[in-house]
Amino acid sequence: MPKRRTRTSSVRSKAVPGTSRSRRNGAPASPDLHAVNEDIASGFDEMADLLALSGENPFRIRAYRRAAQVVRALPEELADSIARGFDPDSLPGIGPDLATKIREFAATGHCRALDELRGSVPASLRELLSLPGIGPQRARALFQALKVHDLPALQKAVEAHRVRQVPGFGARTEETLRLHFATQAGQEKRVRRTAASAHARNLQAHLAALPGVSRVEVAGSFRRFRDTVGDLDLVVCCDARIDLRKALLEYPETARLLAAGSTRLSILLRSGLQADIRVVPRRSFGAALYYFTGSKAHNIHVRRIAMSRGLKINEYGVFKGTARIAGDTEESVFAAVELPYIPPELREDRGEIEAAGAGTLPRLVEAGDLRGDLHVHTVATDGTAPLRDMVEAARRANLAYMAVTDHGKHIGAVHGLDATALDRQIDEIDALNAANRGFTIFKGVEVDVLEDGSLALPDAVLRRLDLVVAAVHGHFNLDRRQQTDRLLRVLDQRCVSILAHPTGRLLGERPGIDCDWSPVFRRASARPCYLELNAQPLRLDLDDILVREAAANGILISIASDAHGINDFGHLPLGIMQARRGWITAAQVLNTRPARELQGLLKRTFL
DNA sequence: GCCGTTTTCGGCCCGACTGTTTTCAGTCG
Repeated sequence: MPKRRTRTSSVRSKAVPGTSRSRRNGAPASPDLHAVNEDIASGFDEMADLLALSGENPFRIRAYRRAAQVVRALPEELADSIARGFDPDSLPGIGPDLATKIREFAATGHCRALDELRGSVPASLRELLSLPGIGPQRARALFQALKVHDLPALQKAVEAHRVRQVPGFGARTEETLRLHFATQAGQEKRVRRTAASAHARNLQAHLAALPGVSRVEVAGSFRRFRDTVGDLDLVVCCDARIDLRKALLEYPETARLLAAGSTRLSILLRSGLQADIRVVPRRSFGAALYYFTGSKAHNIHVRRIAMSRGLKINEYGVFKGTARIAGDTEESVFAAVELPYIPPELREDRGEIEAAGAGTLPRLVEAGDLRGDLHVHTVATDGTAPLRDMVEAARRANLAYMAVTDHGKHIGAVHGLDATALDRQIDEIDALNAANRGFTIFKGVEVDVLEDGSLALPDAVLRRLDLVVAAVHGHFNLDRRQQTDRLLRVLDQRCVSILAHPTGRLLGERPGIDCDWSPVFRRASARPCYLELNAQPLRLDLDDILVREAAANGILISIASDAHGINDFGHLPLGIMQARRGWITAAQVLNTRPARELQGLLKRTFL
């Protein structure tokens, strides 16, 4: 990453952060390993919190938060790139001081400044920042007045009605905290986007049906198609006379009204999700939709660009002095700051603003680009429909081919196909292919990766197939080095076409394996072996950041439904959106190829 | 703590809502 100080436009032009990988399962670093990016980012986040709790300069705190974000979004481990001579000072928002701290983190896994901060502020005080209405100032006030320094101590103070005695606090605040401890404490904050989807659409429909409401859109991370969402943001355009507060209280899914102003309302849904509703006039709808789609980092970056051009962006429009020059549509907001339209799913401040400014935004893959699906199960193993029905379902989903990849037999696995059963399936596929013109069924298998990285079926069996999809289904807890070696050994096998759901994560249930992906991606690219973006709502694996890094290594991505039933081809659009979040173009996707071209690409994976 | 085509010092995104106070700080998104 070259250091570029010269400016060609007011778009920031320091080295552009790309994608990142991080310690996926939250395990502490092994003693022999230096800090990975996630450790450095977490360190900076903690420093920001502790500085805030110390009452430090807010802009200094922001610098640490920004540094955490930048480090988290890097395509490569900083420790590695620093070893090769990379200067962290060239990163946006990283100056001499933070660069020194990054070097210290990378080399030793520690940072003296952080250790000192921990000595001056109780680190557990950070827990209080997770509470509603408690920020650094009030957490500090609670600590100074009541010597409360963690959640259990505060809960006791709430129950003893001691909080209301602290200056700046009152009975209402104490009651809010009591309610939180009684109902919310320990609950998982983020939920899968797919789980939030029905709640979002129902609320949207409820609001849209109100007389006087002309438009309702769901914004926020939901609109950006993040795999999980923390809350729902809705932008509403309506008649000034309508009583939204009443309408929300009457909504059957409302558990509690959290806030209700004239333009901003918040409710807690019975599902536990919070929904924030913003009301704007019609002419501001585009500006508001843009503003509340975010992300925060993206918004701040674009507002800074606006500022450098003498403009101001808020949820009501783009302003030059007091004159409103844009805001009825999102496109007009972008145009006002001389940027092309950036799709919501890219708005994370991961280089999209620089790319838009330079005219180099990629043309992202679209649902219509997919021609086939390379990971499909049938009733022969754990699917719910016979092969013939799955083929019909794939055709209805406008696909021209699919690969049957039932599970191969493996010690302990139930209903896996052995060599004989696989033979029978191959015959069935040949017959169907002969009868089905215009649709191709590829013969495949999903074979287990064993603990040592070898495959659960012999080459002699695998060679009879068109493709072999290898997948990790166990031994998720090996350490980073073992897991990395394991995947590298998979790529040494003679017959491996696609590595399926590579991290093995299950959203909200199981973290992905801890693996150093850079060498894995390099070897997959050289071999070649393709990587899957599994579109199952529970998996969405690879994630947006890793898929971007994989594609940047020249690896073709298979966007696959992992269908187990006739309706599961409906998962593919989720995979498409995740791929778009990873900046993936149609050319970077394996299954946008016509069947014949694909055949050639699959042949190359058998060594 | 970072940054600069208005700046190497003096700025740093912006507005709404709540609760506690009595005119606004703190929090939130």
